[in-house]
Amino acid sequence: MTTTLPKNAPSGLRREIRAAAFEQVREAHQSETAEDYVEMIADLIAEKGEARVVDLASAFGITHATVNKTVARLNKEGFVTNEKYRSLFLTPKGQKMAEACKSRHEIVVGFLKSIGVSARTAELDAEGVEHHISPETLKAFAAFVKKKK
Amino acid sequence: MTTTLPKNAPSGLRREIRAAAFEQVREAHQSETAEDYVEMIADLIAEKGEARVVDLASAFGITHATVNKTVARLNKEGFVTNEKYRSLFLTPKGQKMAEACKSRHEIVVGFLKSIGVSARTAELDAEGVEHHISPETLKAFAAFVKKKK
DNA sequence: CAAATAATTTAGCCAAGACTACAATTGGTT
DNA sequence: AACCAATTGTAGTCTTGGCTAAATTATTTG
Repeated sequence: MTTTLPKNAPSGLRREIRAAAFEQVREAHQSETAEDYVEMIADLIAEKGEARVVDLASAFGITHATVNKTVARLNKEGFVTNEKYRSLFLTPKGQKMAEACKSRHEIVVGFLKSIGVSARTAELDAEGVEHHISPETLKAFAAFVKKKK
Repeated sequence: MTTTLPKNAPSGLRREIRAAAFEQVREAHQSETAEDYVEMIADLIAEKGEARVVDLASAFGITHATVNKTVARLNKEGFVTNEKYRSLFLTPKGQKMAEACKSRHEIVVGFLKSIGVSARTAELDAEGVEHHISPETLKAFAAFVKKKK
């Protein structure tokens, strides 16, 4: 009974596209943590002069143990350098990623505000949304904001 | 050196908002799987008359073993009913969730298309984005599309 | 109807990301 | 210099969501 009832082809096609979509979502989830960390580390360095484990933990609302584990992974992946008991730094690779994330984040926030979303909600939603936006959509966001002003 | 250099207050505030944002993202991730599954099950039932483990696996692009494990959890959480070796059904609770997801999904896709994103990319991105959109932003999306036509 | 094929279930593995509890180090104060 | 508080690190646990491999059940077909 698996191959019967082909009925409406368009829906079948839509489901094919979706299979790709779910893969895209899983990929995004993998880079998400790295992106959030490097962006936050860059922010902290810019604002307070250094990024410490404790600051990251409080910024993300998680424990320092979790931060520590994740930082170890990011170090292994070449985004972050860390000496024991010292504050954290980004590698050039990490810095580049942080800049791209920051710019994307700002575009998303600006776009949401431009369609009437409150500043606070724009910030809240952008944090989740930004990781799932393709270059094409990002371009459309930027173009919309630009055209509007 | 943690409490020195308060320099720019706005950024500090922005970071406070973000702590809430990350919590929101983590919450969204928890419901994400359930939402994807009930929506897909509803779709399959609507289109093919039944939803089988194999269909879900191929639709999501994962193995049937993973589907099975997840379905067991969704059953425990009251979204799905499943008898051994038989196809899957949604509980009323699951159906309600599926409808809400479907409607939200359509709003997001429609919105993306309305700002010039291609149909395919709109579908691809919506799958990731839809789980991270607050009611306020969803409302803004819907209002925008409505106003435009 | 018996055998082959397909679908489902189960078991066991892994990594990520959360936690608690405890150990070690640093840095500032007395 | 020594102590104490804060910070950082480590160990071990849990859940989720992937996987492979093997066992079981259903279905189709010769």
